[in-house]
Amino acid sequence: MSSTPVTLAVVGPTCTGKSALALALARRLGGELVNADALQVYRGLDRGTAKPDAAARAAVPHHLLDLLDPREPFSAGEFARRARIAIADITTRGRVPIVVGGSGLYLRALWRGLAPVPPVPGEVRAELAHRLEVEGSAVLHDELRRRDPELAARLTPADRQRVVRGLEVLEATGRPLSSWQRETTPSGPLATIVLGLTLPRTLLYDRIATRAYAMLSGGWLDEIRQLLRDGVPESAPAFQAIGYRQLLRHLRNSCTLEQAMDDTIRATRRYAKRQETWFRRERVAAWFRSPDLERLEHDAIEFLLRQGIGGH
RNA sequence: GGCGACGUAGCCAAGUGGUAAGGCGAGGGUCUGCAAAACCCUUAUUCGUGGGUUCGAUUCCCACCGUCGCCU
Repeated sequence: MSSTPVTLAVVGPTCTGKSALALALARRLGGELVNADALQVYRGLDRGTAKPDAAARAAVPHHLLDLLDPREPFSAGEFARRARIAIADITTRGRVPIVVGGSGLYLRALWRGLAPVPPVPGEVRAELAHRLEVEGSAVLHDELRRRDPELAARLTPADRQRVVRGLEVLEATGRPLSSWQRETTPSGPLATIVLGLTLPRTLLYDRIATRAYAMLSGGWLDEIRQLLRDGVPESAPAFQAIGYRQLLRHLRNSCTLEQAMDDTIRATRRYAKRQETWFRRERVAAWFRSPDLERLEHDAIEFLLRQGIGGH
């Protein structure tokens, strides 16, 4: 075994087999998994998020799953905070932390840190949400151009989410976000070996479609009905998850099931493509592309041995 | 066989005698606390084919091919 504690990470687009590989590696190396998926942190969202099942969770400890009620908001910063704690804890116990997930910003927040902006009060956010609605993002962008020209220059007026965030920070802290960003410090030199998973685009798209229907026959709709019955409003943060949004429309009778599934599959493909773009520039130690778990595991282990990890 | 309509990008589709909207899909990219989010860019040297008229045709005319509909 290597003497310095390492952290592993398995990243890549959705539906490439990250969870399965991470589980296999954890068993092999005495590791524990740390979820880095923005939606798997929600309780009750299982089917559609491809959350590891009971068997997997019994076999290996999984951290950062089922943290929140679907109504609660979550964020990259909150994720990074919790992930750091989980990783430290796992390392302390002499085990190997394996971060698994495809939420790029979360991973970046964990590794490179975020601007140390204090939390923006709810009233400020509500105020700006309202202004966005009545004034439109172009007007807000104009204001941002005056108050934080550096940030405004990087954003399109149409990019309401970021324009609003820029103004929120200004309102809440009196300082431009671009200025806060200069104070970003990496969250500590955790030696992380990042394994990237990917698949040929056409194969990936096939798998996405197949999985979507498997989720459906696995009781996806019932799960959503249950959430609604539990009082989760359609506007809940968790319900912006791909598939949930579309299926909710169907349950509301706004479209056929087939239409909802088509939309879901298309949205997932787009998501996978965006992830591909994101991870392409993330410093990944090695890429593995195989639809076969055995093969992935074999290749990954071999690679890690060459890195001096997990050898005997 | 006759009559009529239509034939524009991978798909749907608008259009004008002066040199091709838009949507979908696809591809590429951006990303500092909603990220499974929010955005940006690209995607027909060419309008079924061949002629003709015209300074100029995708647009008008003729023929042919194809599709659809109606009739026989």
